[in-house]
Amino acid sequence: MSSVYEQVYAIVWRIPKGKVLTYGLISNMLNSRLSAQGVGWAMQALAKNSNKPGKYNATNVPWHRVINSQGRLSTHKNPDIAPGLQKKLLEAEGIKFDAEDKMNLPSHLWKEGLLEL
DNA sequence: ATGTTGACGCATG
DNA sequence: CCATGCGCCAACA
Repeated sequence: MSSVYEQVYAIVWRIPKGKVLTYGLISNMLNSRLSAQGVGWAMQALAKNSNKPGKYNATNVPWHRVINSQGRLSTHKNPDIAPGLQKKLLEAEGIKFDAEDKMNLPSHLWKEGLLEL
């Protein structure tokens, strides 16, 4: 574990099923070594690595459990990810969305993880 | 090296 | 609710 990206993946890796974290929170957990936007970039890089061999890729890291601070999804800007995929994956874990693709953040936030780190 | 862009966040209007 | 502006930092041309 050397690069900040790997630290991001290591955190995302630990998010339990049905729980989520936000970009800004992860950024804070890294002690400002990477901005919230940087976390977003790490996720984007993850999607690209899904084909390449490597320790972390879209297959073994639950990237869909990372959302923005408003409880909304933001993957629609990334062409590498099918529209609605993230929402679908999260709903499969029991997370509900309203008509605006928004979820109740506090009730699904991975608080235990925040305490540990 | 430099300017632009963006899976972001927060404050303001 | 939407639009800007500023801070942030990695990727890209």
